[in-house]
Amino acid sequence: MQSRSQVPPIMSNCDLCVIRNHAICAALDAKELEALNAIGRTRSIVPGESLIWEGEDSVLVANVIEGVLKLSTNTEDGREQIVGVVYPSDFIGRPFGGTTGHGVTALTEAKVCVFSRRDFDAFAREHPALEHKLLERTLGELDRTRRWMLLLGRKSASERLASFLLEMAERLEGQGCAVDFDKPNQRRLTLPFSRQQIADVLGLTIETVSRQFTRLKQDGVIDLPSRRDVTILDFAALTAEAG
Amino acid sequence: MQSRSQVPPIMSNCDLCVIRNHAICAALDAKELEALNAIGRTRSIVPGESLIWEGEDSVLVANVIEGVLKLSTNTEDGREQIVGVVYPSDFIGRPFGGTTGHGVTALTEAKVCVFSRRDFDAFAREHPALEHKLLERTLGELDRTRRWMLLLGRKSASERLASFLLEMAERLEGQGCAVDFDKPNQRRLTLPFSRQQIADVLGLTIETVSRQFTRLKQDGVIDLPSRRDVTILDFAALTAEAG
DNA sequence: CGGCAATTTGACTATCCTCAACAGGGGTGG
DNA sequence: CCACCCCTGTTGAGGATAGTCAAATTGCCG
Repeated sequence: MQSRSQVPPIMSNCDLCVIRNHAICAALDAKELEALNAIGRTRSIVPGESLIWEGEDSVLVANVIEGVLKLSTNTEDGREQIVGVVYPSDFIGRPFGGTTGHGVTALTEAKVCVFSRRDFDAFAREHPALEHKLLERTLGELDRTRRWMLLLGRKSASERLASFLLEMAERLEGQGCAVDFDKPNQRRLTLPFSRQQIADVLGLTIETVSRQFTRLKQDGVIDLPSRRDVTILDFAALTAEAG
Repeated sequence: MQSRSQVPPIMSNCDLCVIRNHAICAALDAKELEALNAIGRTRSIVPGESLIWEGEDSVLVANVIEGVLKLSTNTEDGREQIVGVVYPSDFIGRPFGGTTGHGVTALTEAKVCVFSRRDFDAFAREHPALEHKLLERTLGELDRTRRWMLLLGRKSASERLASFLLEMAERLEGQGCAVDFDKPNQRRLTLPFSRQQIADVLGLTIETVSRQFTRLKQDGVIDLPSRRDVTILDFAALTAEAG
């Protein structure tokens, strides 16, 4: 099912990097990129492994090369809320001081390009084009986050799950997402989330999420080939459900 | 020493601006500031008046000089969620393209320094120090927004109101907020929100907000001298309630 | 003093949560 | 290779929290 892309033996060269032209690095020319590369290193993460912990001083930042990671916060008594999800070419971490307000944990196998925050800060301040890219990315992330607040504050469980599936379909475009050419209006997604994690994204319980899944399936809006897979059968209906 | 005769008497001069050293303008020297001033103008807004509408192309950006404004989105069927609140020296609007995902509406009498987005974009790209300030501000806003997601996704009504009041106490520090020297552990706030607006911030209904207010009052945690005023009597209890 | 809008209060309901039992399926060891 | 087990997810019953609808009250402003 999965196409196994050939990974170069060592990823020290940004020219070979698949996100070279999509991440903030796109702001840099070859020479600058070399300098950035000198202060960074790639790192692999397994599902469930954390890169950054909530509340710690911001010590590192990173670019996502491969995989999906969650940003999450917890209340003192253990309730969790996922406050963001990052995909390849997204930026992770809190540059320019302060503490990280949320943990960063891999949902899938992931590969990231990490930098010491201090090094990155210094580099960024010398390269306005990089800071500009970072600003654009941050503004976009803020937009997305605010849209999510409407979901958390005002939408019902069914609207939340429908919205979630639509966003997944959009975000996974060209990745785990497959279009079946026989049925062009359908789309099959492999979710990088467990049911519990979906609940933590949507501000619901796992049981409520599960019930909404089965309801959507019974209504013929989606199909559930396996635990992690969803086939969207009726996009229009799903969009209507999203509120 | 210097002849002041050439300085225009009108308020076109940023030197007189109260937020001069707090807003992103702080990144600029006198000459740059003059250039920025040339493309901006101040504008007064009355409560309820909108500066930006949800979904429109981003045509203007602004700095808040005075007052409080809300950022809000609505579902198609009219439910509202306030996704942000801005105070003096905060930045408003969506630079660098795209559409505004949320409306911007004054909660109090307000004064803002507005710029055409195109002019501002061009100016910003020529002044990396300004973009850096804007980046820091945007990162901070993203942190704050994500913290709010935990509240919307995982907290109960009483926890939400308690968290809200604590954030208000912090944000209104030195403004409408007064410390009574007889009772140093108390603090009186004049909220810039109606009950409905508080409900729209917290993702609750006006009735639920009202009930939580009266409960906190009955428990002796707060007092409600008038509709818009809150006196926090027991900070520790309120913090405990905030979860 | 009256009118009006905002807020509070009350009664009832719905949605979602909690607790609990059950099912399924993927991996492991016999 | 198959049986078993454990983890994840599903289903069910009952309860609690917050929402809805309606009425009463407050306080602000002319």
